[in-house]
Amino acid sequence: MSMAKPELSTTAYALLGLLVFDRENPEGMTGYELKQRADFTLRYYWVSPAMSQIYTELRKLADAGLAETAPSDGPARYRVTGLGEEQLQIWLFHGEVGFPILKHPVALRLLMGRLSTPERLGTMLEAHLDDLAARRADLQGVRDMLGDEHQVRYAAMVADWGLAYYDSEASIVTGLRERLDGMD
Amino acid sequence: MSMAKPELSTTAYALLGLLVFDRENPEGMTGYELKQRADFTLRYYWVSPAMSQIYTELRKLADAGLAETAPSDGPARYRVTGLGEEQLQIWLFHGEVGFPILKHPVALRLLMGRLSTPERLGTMLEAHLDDLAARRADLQGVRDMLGDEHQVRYAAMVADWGLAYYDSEASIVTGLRERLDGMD
DNA sequence: CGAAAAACATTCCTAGTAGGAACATGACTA
DNA sequence: TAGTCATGTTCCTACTAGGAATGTTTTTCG
Repeated sequence: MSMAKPELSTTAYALLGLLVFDRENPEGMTGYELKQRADFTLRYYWVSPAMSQIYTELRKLADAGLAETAPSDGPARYRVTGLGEEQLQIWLFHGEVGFPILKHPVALRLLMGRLSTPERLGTMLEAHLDDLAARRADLQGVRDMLGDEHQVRYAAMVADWGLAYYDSEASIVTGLRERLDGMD
Repeated sequence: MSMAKPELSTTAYALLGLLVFDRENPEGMTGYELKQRADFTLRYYWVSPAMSQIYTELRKLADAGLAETAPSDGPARYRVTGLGEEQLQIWLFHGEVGFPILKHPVALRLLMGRLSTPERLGTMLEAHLDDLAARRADLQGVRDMLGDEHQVRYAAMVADWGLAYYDSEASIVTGLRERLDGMD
């Protein structure tokens, strides 16, 4: 019962949240399974932690009594504890929220290309169009799996936002957007 | 002239882009100044690198011949070279683009709160409303400084997106959104 | 069936990043 | 004229990204 207040990271709470999603399952989840879940959900709102990090965060959660590993001879399966559910709620409502971070390679290029001519910007978007389409397909897979609405919103945002920025250059962008839409 | 192809990072190119923005100024920029620029622009599309990183990236850019430091007795002032401008263009059009990353603390909480009742979600948004408003004010400063349209789009997106997700819970969210809009 | 491949599970490693403290130096200001 | 504030650069530490390495178990399929 050493309450040293180990200052859990946002990633730790995010993983705790994934355990809560799964709390109906008495078996609990292995780090490996958590990684897969994270790749499909957490990734779009926060990050999908490295495998190594998942295991260290799980150990921290267990040390803090927020998760426990069902005693078994096989792989370690973690599940959330009652304390863990409580603490997650406290964190949701009272934990500190930082500034949102967007790292958007295409948007960055749009910014950096500001001094170029509109034509060149159009060319750049062309060059990355396949990437944008690939991302969209990727997210479509998520949509199919989760059947949820928020992923779709995010997909649309990520894929369209860069283009929307150059709406004013309508003649260039409209064609690109049509091509992108045609890929749905 | 050792063309060892040092594989510059995205952050390096982003800084190079900032130097290009400033290329009218024959003085060049110090690392310190770049940090300030980054805080006001790069931050919203990529990251604002740590001061230490800025200086190391500048050294790498100089080593690669993409930037140079005007010989002077005072602080080191970097400016982009002709090669640097070329390379930036090449990177813009042909460099690899990664997956966009969004780390959104409020959105994460919305995701994690999915199992809660709508009322509790409303309470959570309430709790973070001041944060959202503060972010907005922050971005307003950017808008004033750059006089540009894209920052506004981003501000709106970041501030509203989490709320939009719960549009279906209209009775709860509408009030919050009005409060947020009232802060403009 | 038996070998090869794939999935599962965990640990380990390395370069890079965040985030700022520490340390200088001037410069303005009460 | 000491004190704080802006400039400019380096240093340090913990954490993170990203995946390689290493086993084990389960599927696949010739």
